Amino acid sequence: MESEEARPRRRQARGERRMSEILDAAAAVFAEQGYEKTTTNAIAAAAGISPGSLYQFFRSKEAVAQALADRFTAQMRDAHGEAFAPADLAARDLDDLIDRVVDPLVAFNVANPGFKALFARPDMPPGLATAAGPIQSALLGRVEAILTVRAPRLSSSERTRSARVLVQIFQAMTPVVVAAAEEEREAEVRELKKVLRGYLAPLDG
Amino acid sequence: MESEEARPRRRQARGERRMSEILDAAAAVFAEQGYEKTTTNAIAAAAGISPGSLYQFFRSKEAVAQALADRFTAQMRDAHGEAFAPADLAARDLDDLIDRVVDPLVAFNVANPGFKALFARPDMPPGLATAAGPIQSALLGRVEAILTVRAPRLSSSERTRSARVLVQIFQAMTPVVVAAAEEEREAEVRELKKVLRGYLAPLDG
Amino acid sequence: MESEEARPRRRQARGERRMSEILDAAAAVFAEQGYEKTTTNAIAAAAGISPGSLYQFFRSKEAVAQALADRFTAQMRDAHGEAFAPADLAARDLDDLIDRVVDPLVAFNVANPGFKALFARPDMPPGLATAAGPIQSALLGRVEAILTVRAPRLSSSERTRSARVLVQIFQAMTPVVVAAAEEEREAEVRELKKVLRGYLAPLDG
Amino acid sequence: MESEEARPRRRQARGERRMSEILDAAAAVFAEQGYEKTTTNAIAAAAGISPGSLYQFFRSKEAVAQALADRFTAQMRDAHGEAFAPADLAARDLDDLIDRVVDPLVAFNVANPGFKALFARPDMPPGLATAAGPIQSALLGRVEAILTVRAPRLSSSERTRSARVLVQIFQAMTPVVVAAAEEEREAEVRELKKVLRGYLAPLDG
DNA sequence: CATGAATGAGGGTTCATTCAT
DNA sequence: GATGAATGAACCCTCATTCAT
Repeated sequence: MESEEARPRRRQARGERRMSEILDAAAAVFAEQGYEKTTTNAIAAAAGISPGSLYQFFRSKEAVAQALADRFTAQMRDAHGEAFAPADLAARDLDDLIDRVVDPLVAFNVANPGFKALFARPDMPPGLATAAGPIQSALLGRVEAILTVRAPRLSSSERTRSARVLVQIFQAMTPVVVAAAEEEREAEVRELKKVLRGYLAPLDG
Repeated sequence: MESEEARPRRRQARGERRMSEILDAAAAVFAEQGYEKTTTNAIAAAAGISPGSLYQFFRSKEAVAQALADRFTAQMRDAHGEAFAPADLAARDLDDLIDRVVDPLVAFNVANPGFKALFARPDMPPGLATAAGPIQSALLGRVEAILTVRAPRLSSSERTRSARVLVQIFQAMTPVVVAAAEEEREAEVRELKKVLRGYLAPLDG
Repeated sequence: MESEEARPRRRQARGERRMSEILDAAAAVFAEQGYEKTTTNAIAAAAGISPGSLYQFFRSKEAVAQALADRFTAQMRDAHGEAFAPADLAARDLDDLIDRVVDPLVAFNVANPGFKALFARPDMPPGLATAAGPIQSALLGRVEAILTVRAPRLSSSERTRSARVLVQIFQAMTPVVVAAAEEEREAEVRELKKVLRGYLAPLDG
Repeated sequence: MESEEARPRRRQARGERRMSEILDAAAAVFAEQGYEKTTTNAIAAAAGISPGSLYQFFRSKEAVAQALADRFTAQMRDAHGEAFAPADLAARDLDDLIDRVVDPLVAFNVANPGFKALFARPDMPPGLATAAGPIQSALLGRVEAILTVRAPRLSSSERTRSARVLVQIFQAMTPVVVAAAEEEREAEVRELKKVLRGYLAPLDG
């Protein structure tokens, strides 16, 4: 009786594990080669499966990238969903606030080097640029929320622009942080935070 | 009699013009499609020549990109070689200094949208990352020179790192400036300068 | 005790039912897609089984088509085996004779649209042309038998040829009859019979 | 001076010859293997060119078949465009009329065995069924024109149906004629004409 | 030198068939 | 027996590069 439920579930579980393995492989290959140069055969080989098997899980190369994007999005949301508790926003010291926002994001990017490697690339199919959208807009929204509290004098459009600038800085400097040797990383993060603080300080208060 | 000397010269001249035309076409196509998706046939077609002719001027697709990179480097040097006249460095007001460095660079990037479009792409063959090297290191060197005068307290390694951070900020924000609508561009440049000043001010003096 | 005999038999019976279901599904898919475009997965799906199970009953895709052909042959034999009772041949009016031959064949084809759909296709593997052979030669034999009685003046080779022509006409026009809307079908059958009569009449008697 | 015109023309000429060679090869391979089983590599090999070259002339496999269809259409039109001179229709003896219509069509089909082989196949992409359309409808139109004169008592819809039946008979029997050994062919054609006459005679007059 | 047809390796994808569960 | 994931050869097509004209 339980087997009737368990069997499909085990199958599904195995399938999901395989999908996850494929995405791991894809993340690595995409990160190393870029979207265009990555071949589906290379992904399959990296995942230890045959070319045909890849297509039992993903409709196309683009679908692999899409799924990878979705997984990154979900993982990132999980990683620091509560970091922006609104209560804290007003009271905290600026440096502390920056730490609270930046540190988990940096940690995520360090843990997932494929992330930037995939989305920083403008050679992606147009559909996938959109895939990165949710990630960005979530981040943008949070930064805007912070600015609303910390820099109330900004007009709405100034706030939007400033948020965009902050996110841009972060995204520009992240690859360097990720690529840095273990012992250099903290220093790089410090610089990133300096830049952010330098831009934020005049607006704060 | 003179023709024996003039002909080769004219040929060379015509050849150089052709090469330049090809690079113009290549810049446009690379900018629009990215390195990998750009086909040599597309470049040839955009240049109004046959695929075969392209290979009379360039050994390979990569060589076209390489030459384009070299031309950008040269153009950029020409564009603002004297901007950093060392005499000025100490005396000038920080904002003024930033203007003097940033404005020509922005102007160049706006005038050559293919530039960033080409080098911002991590899908380039490894050899070409190096191609962008000269440009970067020239810029880095100048920024370091500025820091040497304006932030004499920095250690050598701090100076190097700070210069890198400044260049990174600039490169990250340039695409947005270039892509911005005409009437938005100045506002974007202002933000860029704010970021640079925010990071530089604490070091200055 | 009886189970030791009954089980295998039930198994066999179930197996035959499964095979029949698979052939039903195959007939439908072949009819709709043609032999080449039909995938074994599609047949399996249409039969409500897994791809692997299909191969427990049939050695290959071609074997499925082969078995389908065999079943069609048998079904057709069953359908009108007695239609050509030799006693009738001489006495009957020509129109009546044609009705007796054509009507059951048309009925069979209407009831089994996959039949023509499968064998009318020259994209079948060469081995399968032979599969249709028994059907054809049975039909040919009967038509020849009719001609032997009704057109005794024909030489043996003329008789063979004429029989072939008649079968050919029938096979050419059947798809149209099958494809015709319900209310048009009778009119199409009338035309078919006109053609057959027009060819037969001069030979008759 | 003339070279400026001649060069492109010679190029075009060579290109057209190549296209024609490819279509010849395609006709042979399609005829032997059917549309689906025919590989573009096989066509290229049969034409003595590389796979890539095929695609310099045709966008896709389907485009090859399309072009082949178009060429057949044109050739057939050329082959017997004047056969139906309306003046003759009323006066001629029925056998003579049939000869005039059938003979050139048979000759064309014998000369182009790929023709039927390609269009008789229902495994063609839907778009190409249409490609055969012009051929069929031209033929249908002509037969209808004949019937209008020779069988004036038929209603419009009867005329259409009869024309269709006649064309169907012709198309069904042509493959046999084409496939027949040289010395058997005339006998096969005779049978074909007998069938047509047997159907037409009752309508005629 | 210019041309553009020719090349052919390789890419994404499909599908008949097999095999571990 | 049944399942469905796994396989891998083969397909259609692309494109950087070469070569005859």
